[in-house]
Amino acid sequence: MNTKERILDEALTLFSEKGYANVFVGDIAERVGIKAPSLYKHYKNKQAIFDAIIEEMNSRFLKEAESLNIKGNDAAADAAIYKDISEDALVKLGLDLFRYYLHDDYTRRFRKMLTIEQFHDKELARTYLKQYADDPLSYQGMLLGLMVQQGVLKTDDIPIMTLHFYAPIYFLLSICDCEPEREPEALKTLEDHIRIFNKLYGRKKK
Amino acid sequence: MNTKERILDEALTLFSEKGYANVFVGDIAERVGIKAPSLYKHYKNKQAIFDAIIEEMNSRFLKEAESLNIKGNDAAADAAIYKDISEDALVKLGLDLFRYYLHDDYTRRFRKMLTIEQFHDKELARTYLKQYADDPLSYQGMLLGLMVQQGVLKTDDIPIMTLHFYAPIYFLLSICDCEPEREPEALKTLEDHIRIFNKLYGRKKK
DNA sequence: GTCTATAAGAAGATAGAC
DNA sequence: GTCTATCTTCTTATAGAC
Repeated sequence: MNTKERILDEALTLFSEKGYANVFVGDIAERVGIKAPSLYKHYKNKQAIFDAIIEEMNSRFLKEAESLNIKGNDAAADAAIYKDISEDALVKLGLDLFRYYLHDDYTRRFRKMLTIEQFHDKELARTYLKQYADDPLSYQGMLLGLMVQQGVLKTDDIPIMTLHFYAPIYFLLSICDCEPEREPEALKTLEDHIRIFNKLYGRKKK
Repeated sequence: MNTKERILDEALTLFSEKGYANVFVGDIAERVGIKAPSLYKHYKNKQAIFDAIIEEMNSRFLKEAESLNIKGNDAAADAAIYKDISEDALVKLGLDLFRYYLHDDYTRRFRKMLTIEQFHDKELARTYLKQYADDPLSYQGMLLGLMVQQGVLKTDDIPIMTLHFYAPIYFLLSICDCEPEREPEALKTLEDHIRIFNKLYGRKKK
């Protein structure tokens, strides 16, 4: 990683912990191992660093979305995969996703930064909601929709079923971002959530 | 409202919109209609204003919790109330609560301020989670637990049922704080959520 | 309690040597 | 590209008159 990239990386770390206004250019420089004025050879000013982080993130999210769409289309193509999905497989899917969101360094830092800065302007608010509300609902809605088609789950209202699946994940993620030591408890709760979700929406057994 | 109180009020408004670090003592003073130095006759410094807001809020929350406990005990005493609770009544209960959280000025501003400042220190993190995660789960868990006792709802796992009831409310609140223009959509979703929740957990009809 | 004037210091950014 | 020195601006906070 070159200096320009390391500046973004350290800035993201600091912004996600303290928020933009509480991070000083000197703090970022220090963590990179240079002096503040050197940093201006790489970025025009402090705001440009923030903007570059947002841009970098948009491009990552776009790539991710494309890859999910491909997976989604593949999944639709041979939806049979979802026909025999077991409760344990569903739980594993949920836990893996949750752990990824929580532990992937870039994802976690960016989510915390957006949480802090979401009220700063309209565009950040839109980005926050797209990333943590609308897109997850739409993607998971598609997956759950496939399971309904395959008769694994049963509902008249896929959007609400998706909300019932995702909102607890969002809620538990908020808790763990705030107090990371509560992760074990959250993982247990998440597992229980998914098992009961599966029972509530699962094909009737008798 | 005297000057000292108006300072707190305007400071809370600004903190909830921009975060502590982006609000200047002069901004607060201007909105109160005085000059910055006059403000120091009322509070020792900027941090003291923030601390006073937190203290004021703690005392309000305490009062609220006591009143809810009394209601809770009353409710337990003549739990029969919950025996005949209809779906429409449950929906009204949820919507009213949601609208209160969203429109009560003090509640809304304080929640947004805590959302922005939650990562600033451990104590704020604890306050945030207590107020928006642990306490609502515990209070609503008690109410829903009564309904289970009365046979209105049915479950083996009250904590998860409570999570299923509350997490969507938390999620929709996050959306509306971020983009208030989405409130009508959120209210519609909330109503659907509660109706389906009621069906999923409701006493079987056949 | 409010004001004007001002001190004290912090933080962003630039100049110019190496 | 990095540094030291420095400028400028902004912000908190105080002093002292009214």
